[in-house]
Parts: sequence; C-alpha cells; structure tokens
Amino acid sequence: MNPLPPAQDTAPIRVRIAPSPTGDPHVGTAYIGLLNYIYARQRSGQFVLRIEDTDRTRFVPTSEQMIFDSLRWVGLTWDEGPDVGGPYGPYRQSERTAIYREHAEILLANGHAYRSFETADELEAMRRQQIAAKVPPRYNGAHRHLTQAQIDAYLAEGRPYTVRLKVPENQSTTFTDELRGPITFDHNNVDDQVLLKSDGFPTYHLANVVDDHLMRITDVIRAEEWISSTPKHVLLYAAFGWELPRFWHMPLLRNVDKSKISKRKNPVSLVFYQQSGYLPQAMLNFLGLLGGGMAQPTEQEIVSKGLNTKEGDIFSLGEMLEKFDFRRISLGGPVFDLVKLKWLNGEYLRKLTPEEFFAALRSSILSDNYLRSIAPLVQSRIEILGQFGDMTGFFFADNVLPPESVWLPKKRSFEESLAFASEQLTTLEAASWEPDTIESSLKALGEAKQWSVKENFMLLRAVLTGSTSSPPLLESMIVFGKARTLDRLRRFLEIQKKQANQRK
RNA sequence: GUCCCCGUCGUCCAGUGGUUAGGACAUCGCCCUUUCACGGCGGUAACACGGGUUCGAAUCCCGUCGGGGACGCCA
Repeated sequence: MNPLPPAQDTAPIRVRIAPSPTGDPHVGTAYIGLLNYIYARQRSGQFVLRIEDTDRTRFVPTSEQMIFDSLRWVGLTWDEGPDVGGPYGPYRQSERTAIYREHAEILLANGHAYRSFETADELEAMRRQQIAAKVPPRYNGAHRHLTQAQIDAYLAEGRPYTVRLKVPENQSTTFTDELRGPITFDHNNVDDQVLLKSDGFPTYHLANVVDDHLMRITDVIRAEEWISSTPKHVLLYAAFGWELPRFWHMPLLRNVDKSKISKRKNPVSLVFYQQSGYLPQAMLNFLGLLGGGMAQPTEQEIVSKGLNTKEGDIFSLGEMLEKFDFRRISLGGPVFDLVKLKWLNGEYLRKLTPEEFFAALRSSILSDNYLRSIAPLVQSRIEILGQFGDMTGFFFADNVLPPESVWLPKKRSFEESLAFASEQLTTLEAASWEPDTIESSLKALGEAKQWSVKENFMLLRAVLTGSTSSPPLLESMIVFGKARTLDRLRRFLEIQKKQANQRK
C-alpha cells in the first residue's frame, strides 16, 4: 500500500511531544522536547505538549505536574498544552476518549478494523507458545473473519472486546524517514494492532494518530524506538484518508553499555538532576551535544571570536536555535555520558560570578526549604551546631559508597544481602513517598523474606547514608527525595554487582 | 527467533572521493601551585572486517560481523 503524499510544505509547522505520566519526567523526554522545540522555533511553528495518559494501570497522579515543572526547569516552553490551553484541546488524552471511540467506529464501519473478543489471558498464553516455539509473537487473526452472526452473539453476551487494525495481507508499507530515507515493512511483520482496549481507552497508536491529525501536527519528531510501529500509523492515516506528517526518528539515548537508556544503569529522572545541583543550561547544552545537529565552529570562527577550542561544545539555547541543523543529526545512538555532563556543569558553574555562584547554592542544594526540612531531623541529637555537617553530610553528597564492613549485615551473605537490597529498591519504586507507606511496604518485604526490621532498615540506612548511625531513616528519605534515594540505591547495587563480577 | 535501524579514538562530535583523519570529555605526562582543583602545554588513542567501483576510498555499492530497537488490551 502506498502512503498518501506528505503534508503540504506550506502548512504552518506544528510539532509536539507526548509524554506519558507514569513516573518521574525522563531525560529522554527533555531530549526529544528540546529537538521539537528547536524545530518549531526555527520555523516559526508551534510546539505542543500533549499528555498521553491512556494507560490507567501505569498512571501516576503526581507525574503530570512534575513533567511540566521539569521541562520548564530546563528552559522549554510550549505554545499549547493542558496547562496553557490552546485551540486544539483538550491536550490530555484521557479527556478525549469520546473522540477515539468515534474514530474507532469509523474504522469498524469502513472495514479497516474489526472486533476481537479474546481475553488478555488467552492472548498472553498464545504469545508464550509462540515464543517457546521460536516464532515471532503475533496475533493469529482468529477473529478477523468472524461472521456477523458470531459478532452479534458475542455482543449480545456482553463479551468485552478490543478493536484491532485490519492490516492488509500480502502487501507492504513504505514511508519516508526524513533522516534515513524510505523504510519498508512487509505486512507479514505488521501485527493487527489493538487500537481500542476493552476498557474503552485507546492504545497509543490510535490516540497518537488521531490527535496528531486533529492537532494539525506536520512533523512527528520522536525517538527511534517508534520506527517499527510507524507502518501501523501510516496505515491508520490511510484508513482515515488523512495526509501523512513527516517522520523524524531521533537516535535513542544510551547507557554506557550502549543499551537503551534506563534507570537501572543511569539516572534518568530530571528531578534527580535538578535536586542534585545540575544547572538547567548545562543539561540543555549537553542534550544539544548528543546526536550532532550543532555544527562545530569553523577555524575562522575560533580565530575571529577568540574561542577556546573546547567552547565549540559550549552553547546556549539561543545558539542552538541559530545553528542547529536537523540534517546534520547522526544516527548512531549517543551514550548519555555523565562524566561529560559533569564537566559541562562545572564549566557553567565556574563561569558564574562569586555572587551568582552563591545564589546558585542558596537556591538549590542549600536552599532555606531544604535546610529547614533537614534541621528538625538533627536537633534532638545535636550538641553543638558544628556537628550539623557530620550528621547530614549524606544529604549533600553526590556519592555515598559505604564499605562492606558498614553495609553488610553480620549474619548475612553478600549475595543474599544484595538480593534483598534489590528487593528493597523494587519495593521503594512502587511506594508512594510518605513515611507510613514506605515503612509498611518495607516491613512487609522484610517479613516475606525473613529479614528482621533491624537488619532491613540498617541495610538501607547504610546504603543511603554511608553509616550505621544517622538521622531518622524514613524522614531522611522523604527529605532527600524519591529520585535521589532510588538512584543512590541503584548505583550501590550496580557497583556491588560489578565488583562481584570482577572477583569471579 | 523475525523484522527494522545503526557502525570514525574508551565517550560525544568533525570529516561527504585525494587530510600527517580534526576537536571536546576521559586518560597519561609536564608546567603552574603549600594540597586538591582550576588553568596552560604535550602524549596515547579510531575509520569493524572482506570484496568490489575508481588513477585514488573513512567517504559510493555488496556481503559478513558487531551493536541497538521493535515484536503488549505500555507508551
């Protein structure tokens, strides 16, 4: 099937980012956000922020506000979005479910979609069999050709169903990736994607295409992980008879080991970077460095502007708007190199005047709010104010690495302790960040794994504070923040695992 | 396993048929310095491999290998 011609070149440029409120705002969102922002600003276009909250099983209520705050923190602003309004709203997909249902009906009516009555369990069982048999896991299309009588019978029964895209057989779909050129997928490799879930909510694929069209998006600039689902989207545009946007798939940010960036191996929460004392300009600059796009200064520029050679790597958002060139983007996935980010941040910090530097400290890591929340944790155990630093160092440290003699419980082996710490991490990830919930979920874990309360909390205390004596643990964790607490635990686990492997 | 994408120093980028393959971070050495940083100077370090095309390939084509992504009623 041939895709329709791309959107008119004359259409006013409109781009969007569409984060999902499932947890902390992600550096990848800031990265793609920056790229979209630059693209729009360079072309006098509009930049839209849309919240994709169609998965209520993963929905985190506090997440949306954190996304707004973090994106504003790095310096991005949007022209339309849930919090600023705009002519194509609502910009929260959960408020648009009627629109998606209508559109699913259109596809049902014009034969581009069909109802599928299998249960999630049945599908899961099928998938497992296929994986076991080493064949690509795919929907078998069983309900693709249900007779009208069967469909009516199921509906009369009140059986829940999903709506699936009817991908034409024995064909292929080709689309143009603006950076890669034409990409073709044989339909044997394109599954009959679920468009509408049995709970009435759309999946990403339907909501995304419908919204991008209704919101007049001209350029879809998103991460590379979406390439393989793009044929589904192209098919959807065609099924609706809509014009295609341009597709730009950006390289995926990577961990040091080159795998897709993940919280296990790298801090990915923007909240973490903010609370740890990274400057937003440095973060934005660093993200702009990844994937190319910024031309390095020519020799003439270096000479004429008296630039230090390293200053080719240092630039502001304004300079990015001026010089960033999407055609220059290199396609290899860039490693998110914390070492270089820290160097960049240091460059920015050192460039501040002493007064500005002091102000930076006072507005972040030494803010009144932070100190005010730490103070009550030490007041009852302090003798002279000079002990404050000794008691609270871990609140201000970038790295806490307790030796084994501190963190390893006397009656526990290295392996079981690490395994338990790993369980603690999982537990804390799922916990809402209040002392009571943290305490009860941790205690439940301890009971299940036969770890005493003392061992349980002492291990965590040692890992987080680097010491076996500290201010109250739970309150400290609250003040230190979920993002940094979890990251500290993750880094501890990674380092221990690495050392354990080296010993083998 | 199947499909798709990608492949220049350890890392991030330059380089688009002719370069001693360049810069930054990291690393190493020297200088500065009471220390540590900062700063300055210098060094180590890469075109994955094999075939083509060409007078000439990092640059173009093919294959191999390697890495990554996707394969959910997640996004």
